[in-house]
Amino acid sequence: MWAIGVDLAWSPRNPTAAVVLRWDGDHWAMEAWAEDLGSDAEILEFLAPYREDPCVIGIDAPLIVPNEEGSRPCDRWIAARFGRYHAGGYPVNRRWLRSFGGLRGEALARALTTGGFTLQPPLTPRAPIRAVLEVFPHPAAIVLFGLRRIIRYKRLSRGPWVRGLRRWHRQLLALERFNPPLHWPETWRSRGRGNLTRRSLKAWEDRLDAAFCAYIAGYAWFHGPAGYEQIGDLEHGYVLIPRHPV
DNA sequence: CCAATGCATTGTTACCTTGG
DNA sequence: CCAAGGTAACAATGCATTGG
Repeated sequence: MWAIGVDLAWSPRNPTAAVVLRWDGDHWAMEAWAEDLGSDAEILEFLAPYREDPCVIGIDAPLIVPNEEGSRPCDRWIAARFGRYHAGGYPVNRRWLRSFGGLRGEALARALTTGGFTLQPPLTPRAPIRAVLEVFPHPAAIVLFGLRRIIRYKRLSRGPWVRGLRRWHRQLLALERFNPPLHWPETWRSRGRGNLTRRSLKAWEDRLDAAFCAYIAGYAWFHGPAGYEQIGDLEHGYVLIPRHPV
């Protein structure tokens, strides 16, 4: 079983990151990653070795956007529930997304469903499914880590950015002790030091986000419906948020 | 109580600084 | 001097908080 996370850029001109986790019987292990994917074709090529196998893919991008303008119900619900943690999302609609050159999430999801994937979140724990899910890291972090407020680590000025990323990194390392555990490779454990250019900070951020998306997808697969909450539906758009199984 | 502000999201654009 | 890299401001929408 594979669990894959994709931190999808809105435009193919900006880099997309992806992380592949392998199920090793009692934990997830890092199999592969990329942080500079461009076009949809490039992303699908990176996924090619895995997407014929049982596989759950978590994508940080709107996959189902039926509304031409305004916002999706699930985005409003997310904002209502997680707004006080500052984890409200950015409301999306087709017109707005199109202005950036296309509905990428939808296109990617369609390519995958054409290849046999479903958008339906896992109904049974640890069943060998092939599913692609919309995930949203910030609310997921609030729930999984019990935060009172999101960790800000995106697009800040340099100092706060580095601090935020280090904190986010340290937080994610704790997944090692979660159920199921995520085993980090040694190269992922070292905290950013030395020549942290804007480019390398962005790459680090994208990598961490993709890894978290992969874990969220793998978490939903492992626990089944007890381990996630589906906000919204397949018709109007939904977001999958993990929850602690009771 | 209502209006204004702030914050969440990403990409583009204009402008500034730095390096070679 | 030009290229490249960095930064600030803007765009659209909704919720939470704050001020009057």
